[in-house]
This record gives sequence, C-alpha cells and structure tokens, in this order.
Amino acid sequence: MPELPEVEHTRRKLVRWMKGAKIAQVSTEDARLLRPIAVSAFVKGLTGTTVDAIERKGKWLRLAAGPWSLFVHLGMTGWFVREDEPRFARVTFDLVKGGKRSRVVYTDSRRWGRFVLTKESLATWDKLGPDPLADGIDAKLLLAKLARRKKASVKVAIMDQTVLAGVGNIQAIEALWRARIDPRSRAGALVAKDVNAIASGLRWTIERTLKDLAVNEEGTDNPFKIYGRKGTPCPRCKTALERIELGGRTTTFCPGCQVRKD
DNA sequence: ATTATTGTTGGTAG
DNA sequence: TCTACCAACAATAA
Repeated sequence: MPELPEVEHTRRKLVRWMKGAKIAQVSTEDARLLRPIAVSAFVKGLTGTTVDAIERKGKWLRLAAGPWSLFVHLGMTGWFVREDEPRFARVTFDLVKGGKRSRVVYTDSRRWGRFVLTKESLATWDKLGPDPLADGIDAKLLLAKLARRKKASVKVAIMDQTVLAGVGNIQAIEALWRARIDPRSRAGALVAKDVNAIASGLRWTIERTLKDLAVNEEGTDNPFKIYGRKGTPCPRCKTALERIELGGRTTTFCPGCQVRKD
C-alpha cells in the first residue's frame, strides 16, 4: 500500500527492526526484484554488513549497510513484516543485534517492487523532486514547475515524482479535494493561491494518513475522505462524488466544490 | 467470468 | 532536452 505516508511508516518500522543490526543471512530467489544485480552478488554483498541508517525520499527507501546503499521501492504491493514465513515472501533478512536474532521479510504479491544494491548513487533517486514531508513544499518552485506543463492536468503533474517526491494517486486525490481544485485543471493554469492550497492539502492528507497508520498497524480499511467513494455524498457539500480517469489512473472528485481552473 | 488495483519504466513521437 | 502518451509488468480481491 505504498505512497509517501506508507513508505514513511515502513521506514520508521525498519529503524526499529533493523537499525544497528547485522545481516547474518539474507535469502531470495527473486531475480526480477533485484535486477540488474544477480541474486548471488546481492547475497554476497549484504551478508555480514550492519544496517547503519534507513532514509526515505518520496516512495524510495535507502538502507545504508557498510559500503552499500540498498535502494528499495515497494511497488504496488510491497511490505515488510516480522514473521517467519509470510505469504509472498520475496527477500528474507536474518538479523542479529546484541546477541538477539530476528527475521524481517519483504513480501510482495505482485512483484512490482525493486531492490537495487549499489555503492554508487541511483539516478532515479537523484532525480526525485522535493519530499513534501521531509523537505516541505516550496510554493514558488512548485508554481514554476507546474507552469511548464501546458497540457497535463494538475493531478498528473503533482504525481510526477520529479515535481514532488512521494505523491501518489490517493494523496493527490485527497489533497486536491482539500484544496477545492478540480483534478482536471491544467497544471499551467494555476496561480500562487492555488499552489498554496495544494501544498497545505498535501500536508493535511499526509499527516492524516500517517496518524492512521500509527494507530492501526496495517491502516484502516478506507480512512480517506473521497478516495474510492464514487457516488457517495461529498463530506463537504453533499454533491455525489464522481469518478473519472486521468493519466490512466482512477480519480475521484467532487463536481460540486472542486473548481476547474481553465 | 469480469473488472479494478495506493506504481514505475521504456519506447515512441513531437 | 523536455513533455506527453501508452503498453507492459503480475496477482489478487470484489
């Protein structure tokens, strides 16, 4: 379930579970997940290293282990659990810390996740835009970036990971609802006031989602205001919510109180 | 049986 | 170089 809040939740979990621990053993059979690195090189590289730090930028995680960076993307269905043999186990870490052994397993039913083990930087990571939670949102910079998008809708634009890192389909839907801006609005048509509203909308939805994850380990069923609620009354103005497609992604919005800017 | 799914990427075209 | 568009990846759950 990974967008920015879920990945941040995962990061905090991994800090508790893995930071300072030695990777006594690591096993996987999933060459696809590791590509382009071979399974053998992955195992050989990580075995015996200590997890020194776990950081996040957008939807990417970076585990620093000895000389290595392990970049992790959870794809659509990636998740870390502390169970011995969960369903869809793809990578298993056997850890030792202070003489205590533990096991952390990466599970991923659809296998769209990525593990990149490297001593270099990662181009995708370097190209990520500012992280709304970690870096905050520079409204001026965001406005300038959006202004260059002549055709793209504002929703597609804010989901571009080089514009803002970590905004996915749900967070974009919720933030635009909060900002009262129609997701079909052209990105380039927005003015400073709109961008400020989107920035605070993003802060609002990210904090809400994080709070929900902190309370319920796996998150509430659907803790969101309008995502996945087509046909039900808008919580703000009671107009029936509509569902459309933008950039190939399902989009829920309220035709009553979200204003189209172009 | 059919449909939808919280994401990226690589190719093409302009 | 930058923007835009789309098929592909794969496995579930409703």
